[in-house]
Formats: sequence, structure tokens, C-alpha cells
Amino acid sequence: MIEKNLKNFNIAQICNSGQCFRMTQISENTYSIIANDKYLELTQVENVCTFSCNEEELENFWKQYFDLDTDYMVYINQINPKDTYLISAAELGAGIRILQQDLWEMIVSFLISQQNNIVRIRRCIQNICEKYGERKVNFKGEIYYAFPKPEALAGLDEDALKECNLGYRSKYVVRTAGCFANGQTSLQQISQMNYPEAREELLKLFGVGEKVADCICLFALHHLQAFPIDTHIKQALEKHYKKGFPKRRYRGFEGVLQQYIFYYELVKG
DNA sequence: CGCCAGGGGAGCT
DNA sequence: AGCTCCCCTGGC
Repeated sequence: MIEKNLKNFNIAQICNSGQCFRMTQISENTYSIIANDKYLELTQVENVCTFSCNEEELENFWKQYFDLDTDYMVYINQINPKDTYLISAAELGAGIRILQQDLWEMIVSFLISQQNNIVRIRRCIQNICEKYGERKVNFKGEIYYAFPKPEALAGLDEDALKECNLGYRSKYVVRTAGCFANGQTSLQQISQMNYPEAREELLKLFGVGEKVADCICLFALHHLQAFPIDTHIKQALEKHYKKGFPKRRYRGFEGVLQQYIFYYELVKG
């Protein structure tokens, strides 16, 4: 157990910000998080966060996962004071972090996300993990499942994942898994590319369009200039930024602001 | 039962 | 860039 005093960190907001699908509230102040093959429980009371792992794992994994070394006030303080909408959004979601999640897991998660709602996306991913992921035991002796590697999904019948509730998205996942399993595309290479290169490479994948590519760039590769535009963001931009969102002003961290807007619309809307 | 929406995308023009 | 159509599940 490690205790940390964290500013601009709110696990509840992170959990509900729609960027991660394997994070669950398990009691009033405690959340469970499964990432890669790791299981964590995090309890937050005010600014005090208690991590269930040891110091080494916190330093080597979760610190990067939660982006703990970044001061998000640096982003928030650059918001135009006259932009009352964005100021309000950032104020409400000030505890959000842009997570650095597993690339393959994000590719699959956002392939599934299209024409889908968050509750179902979570269930789809849970189903896939239970059926094809490695079975693990957490520190409490409970069973959880790691996210299956591409190799575990490649070669399946293209409709096999309909059993996991993916519907017509099944073939997107199976075919994409094949591309990585047979070496046609490389997760390692994509993770080393800059934003435009990575985006272009991701767009080649079957089932990946601009919105999904940007979500992957933002939530896995930590390219903060990615600005995913889904139906909700589109509506918000049309309403509050008739002349267009001032991307130039916020060059390099547009994605952080996108998350504040997304969360604001999710909570308020 | 029909209808439609839920964090788009492919395949056209 | 803009337009169809695609196509799965759950809620009403």
C-alpha cells in the first residue's frame, strides 16, 4: 500500500470520463483498475490516494498510466479567461487525467465503441477478456482476466466475437488482430511514431476511422494533440464554437481540453 | 411488434 | 467533403 497526496487527480472523474472501460467503482471511495495484466485498487479521500500496489509497481507502471508527473494546471491555466464554457468544463473535470493505456487494448476498445454505448462497450470487453484473456488472481485472491493478445483473437471466425456481444464489429476486431499477429502491422512501430504517422497507420486498419484513430492516439499513445470528434463533441462545438474551436491557441494539448468538454457534456447533458 | 438510438465507418460520388 | 448505406443490440 502506498499513499500519495495528489492534486488535480480525481479517480471518480477519470473512471467516468469514458477513456477507460476496465475501471469500476467497488465501494464508496474505492475503484478497481485492470490494465495490461495488472490489477490495482485505488482509494481516494480528498487529495489522499491509496494505491494497493508496492512502491516499485507504482513507479514503474501506474505512475505513467495515470500521468502522475504532469501538472494539469499548466494546461488549465492557458485557457482563455473569456471562454466561460471551457473554463466551466475544465473546472468541473479538473481531476481528469489522460491515461496511458495499452495500445492493443485501446485499438480493440474503440473498434467496439462505434455505434455503441459505454455500458455495452464495458460488457463487450469484459466478455472478450473472460473468454480469451489469461486468467489471473489478484492480491485478494479474486479472479480477474487480462486483455487477450492479438494472437489469441487472430484466426477466429470473423463472427466468433458476436458471442461476446460485439455484433457486426466482430470482424473488425478479428481481422485487425490478424494484421498484428502475422506481422503485417506492428504495435511496437506504431507506438514509436509521432502523431500524424501513427494516425495514418491506424487509419489503415479495417474499422478504424478518424474518430477512433484519434481516441487511440490520445488514450494509448498519449499524443495530446489528438482531438477526437464524436457526435457529442461535434454538437458541443457547433453550439459553443460557431467559428471553430481555437486549436491554434491550444496547440499540443487540444486533447486534454477535449476530455474536459466530453466529460462536461456527459455529466451536464 | 416496429422503431430508433447508441462516443462511426466503408464505399461511393 | 459530402452523401448513402451498413448492421448489432437494447430500450421504448
